[in-house]
Amino acid sequence: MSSADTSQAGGDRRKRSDARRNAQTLLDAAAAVFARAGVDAPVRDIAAEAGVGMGTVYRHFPTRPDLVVAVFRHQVDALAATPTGASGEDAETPYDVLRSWVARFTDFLVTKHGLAEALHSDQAGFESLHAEFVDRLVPVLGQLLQASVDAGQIRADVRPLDLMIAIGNLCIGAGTFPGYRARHMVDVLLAGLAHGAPASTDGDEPRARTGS
Amino acid sequence: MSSADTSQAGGDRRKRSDARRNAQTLLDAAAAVFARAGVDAPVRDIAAEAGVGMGTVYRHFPTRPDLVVAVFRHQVDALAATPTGASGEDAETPYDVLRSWVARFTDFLVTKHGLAEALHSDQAGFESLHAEFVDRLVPVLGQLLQASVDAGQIRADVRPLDLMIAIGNLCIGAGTFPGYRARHMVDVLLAGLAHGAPASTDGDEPRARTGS
Amino acid sequence: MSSADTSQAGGDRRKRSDARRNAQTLLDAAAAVFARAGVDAPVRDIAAEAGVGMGTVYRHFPTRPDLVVAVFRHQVDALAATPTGASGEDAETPYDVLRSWVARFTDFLVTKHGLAEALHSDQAGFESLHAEFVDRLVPVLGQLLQASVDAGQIRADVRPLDLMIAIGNLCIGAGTFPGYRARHMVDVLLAGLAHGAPASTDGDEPRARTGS
Amino acid sequence: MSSADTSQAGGDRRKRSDARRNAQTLLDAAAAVFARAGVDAPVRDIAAEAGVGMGTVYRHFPTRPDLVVAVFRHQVDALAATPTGASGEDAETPYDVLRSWVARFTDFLVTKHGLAEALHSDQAGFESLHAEFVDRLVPVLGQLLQASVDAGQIRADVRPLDLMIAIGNLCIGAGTFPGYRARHMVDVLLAGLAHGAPASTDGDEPRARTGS
DNA sequence: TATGAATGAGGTTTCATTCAT
DNA sequence: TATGAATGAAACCTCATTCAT
Repeated sequence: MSSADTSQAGGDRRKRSDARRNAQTLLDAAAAVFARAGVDAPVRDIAAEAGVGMGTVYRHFPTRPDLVVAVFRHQVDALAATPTGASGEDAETPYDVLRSWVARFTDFLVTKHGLAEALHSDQAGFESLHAEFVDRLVPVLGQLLQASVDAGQIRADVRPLDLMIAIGNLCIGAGTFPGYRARHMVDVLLAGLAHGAPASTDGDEPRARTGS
Repeated sequence: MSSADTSQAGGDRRKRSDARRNAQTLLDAAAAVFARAGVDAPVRDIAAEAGVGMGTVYRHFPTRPDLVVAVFRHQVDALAATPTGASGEDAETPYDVLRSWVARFTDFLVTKHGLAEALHSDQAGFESLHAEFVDRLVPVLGQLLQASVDAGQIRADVRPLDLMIAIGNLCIGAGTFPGYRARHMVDVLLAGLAHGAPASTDGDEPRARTGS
Repeated sequence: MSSADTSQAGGDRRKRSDARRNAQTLLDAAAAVFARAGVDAPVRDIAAEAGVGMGTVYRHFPTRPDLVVAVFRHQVDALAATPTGASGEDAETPYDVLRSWVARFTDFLVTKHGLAEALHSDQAGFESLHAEFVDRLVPVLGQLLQASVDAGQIRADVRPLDLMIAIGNLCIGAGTFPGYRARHMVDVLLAGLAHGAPASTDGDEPRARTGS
Repeated sequence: MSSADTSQAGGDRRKRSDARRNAQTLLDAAAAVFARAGVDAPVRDIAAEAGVGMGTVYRHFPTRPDLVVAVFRHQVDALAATPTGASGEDAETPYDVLRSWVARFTDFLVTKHGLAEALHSDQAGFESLHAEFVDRLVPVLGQLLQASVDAGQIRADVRPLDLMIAIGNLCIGAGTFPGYRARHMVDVLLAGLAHGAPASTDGDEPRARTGS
């Protein structure tokens, strides 16, 4: 059947969409397996999860880093795509927006078990994964931070990269350690950000401060 | 027969010191290699680092978990040994003591690259490593936290285990990511702890407030 | 989707014959190596003998016992498949049939050097090899023995298991010890069986001849 | 103490006796371990069994074959030392003497589990063990056989080497296979020997033949 | 001389990756 | 194009053997 398709001009296009669907299937499968067994999981497992042969994995992602980066780029895209002040609610303070974005970032990391851990793999090719995160998300986070700083709602001595890594780190083990409450600790961290905010002169509620 | 006796008992005593030195060399080497290449580093590398044969590693630490646990127990011992309020300086508030202990914990983790990461290995046998940390350090941290809570210096909704894991996590990548300032983020986290202390109504210095 | 279906099912069928041939090659190679170097021969040697990589051995036979059992099961099948009184010559006495089967069993063991030895390996997994022989061949031998006993041609105090092991044992070293004539000794053993046959009075006393 | 001894002439002799006792201890230990775990048993186990260091094993038996041969030579000595017609009871026929010697041989092999198996090891150095058995025992067995043949009590077509190996083989697994009765099968083999004795002219009871 | 710690070769097994089908 | 069998490098671990004490 495949050969018949190939003989036609249109077959090519039909194949393409098939292949694309297949790539997506692979990304999902890889994400699932990475979450379950870490980024070093046997390729065979990923192929099995996707219900394809190992050769297919290699066809779509020639090297393992290619696959890994693809898996996470896919997910980073979703986060970076988010317009900074997305919701557009003007009642929100910059700090609120920051908190909201961080919450979504945290949810993301906590949900995709293994993702946070993966960011620290020193396997070959993971620099690119890293670059991905840094290049895409740090700017977003940078804007959010700056806005809050400008509003006098948070301290100014925390750099976007620091915060991004810190949040990522706090999410490690969220699904592994029974008692560990990653989200709660991220909250505490954000509270620490707010605390010591230059302008919290007259009151201590660091996260409130509506009037800029 | 007398000669036999001598050799049996004497041999025991004669060799011990050498063997012990060797075990220590191995622990150091393993710590270094774990830091450099993670806890899954080839045993061969550890042996090479220590300048001994692989067999020697196995003689001293029959299974890999044995070695790993030994490496970290050694280091945990040092931390747990610290008397809670050790320094005895009565000018310090509970929060000061907490900060000081956390700083030392942080220094420790940051210094021993790889240690923090190791705490998250899901390799067989690492449960014991975990238990080690939890069993030994969580109680210490628990006391420090409670004292600060009792002094009204920090919020009461953070559990010792949460904090320990969070600190450990924040230290991950300290030596790997060029720009990441782990110690700084731990500071922020502690600030977040202090912030929201029940009733720091009239001033923001979180560590003062004696009266509740 | 249709293409996916095809690849899934069709791939299965296309490769089978190759894989099967390979498995057979492995069995032969393993038999040869076991014969030459015993059942503990390095897997590497077996792979080399078969002209395949080591991984291939493990693909087909995940554990060593799997391979060993397969090698010998293959051979046992041939023996057990033999209909007891197969040849169907009705001129044969039960003892003749017994002798004939034993001769074939002996030939088999003697030919496949190392097989007899293998039956005594105490390596893990060889219980199954054992069971294989016992379960498959002892019943056959039991029938042959009983028939001869019933015909009064052999003594009744030898159990099938005894005989099977004894024959197997006598074949050990057949290919190793220059001067040892295993077949001859099996003959002597069978003569011993016949000897002392109660009272094959009227006929074909194989070699008993009670009344001189 | 040892150095003091060495300085004297007599010390040498005292040492010698110690060493000899030690060697004997080693032989016993090795025999026990070989029986328990086969001739490939770890040297360490033998040293442990003997209660000495591994170095001591190597001092007395520089190579493994040296030890193995020594262990069994020791035991072969006992068998070969037996005067052929030892007991000198004149009521016994040559066949009786043969049977009696074989029984002792069998007992020996059956008792020392692993010995029979060891004779078939193809490990380096075991040729010597073999030579040992062949050189020492085959002549003895040859005499016994010849006497029985001369007396017309057994067939003449079984060579001493054949018989020795056959008996040895029949003893394999005596301690391993639950149901296997090695002694019984040796009996059957001997019966086979007697049966068909060419010269059993006037009586067929092969073991009777009183008048030599 | 006896000890047992150290060595390191060698066997086992697992996967990443290639490639015939 | 997809498959999964085959490959072989690399890690593990176990002793036989050496040698400092």
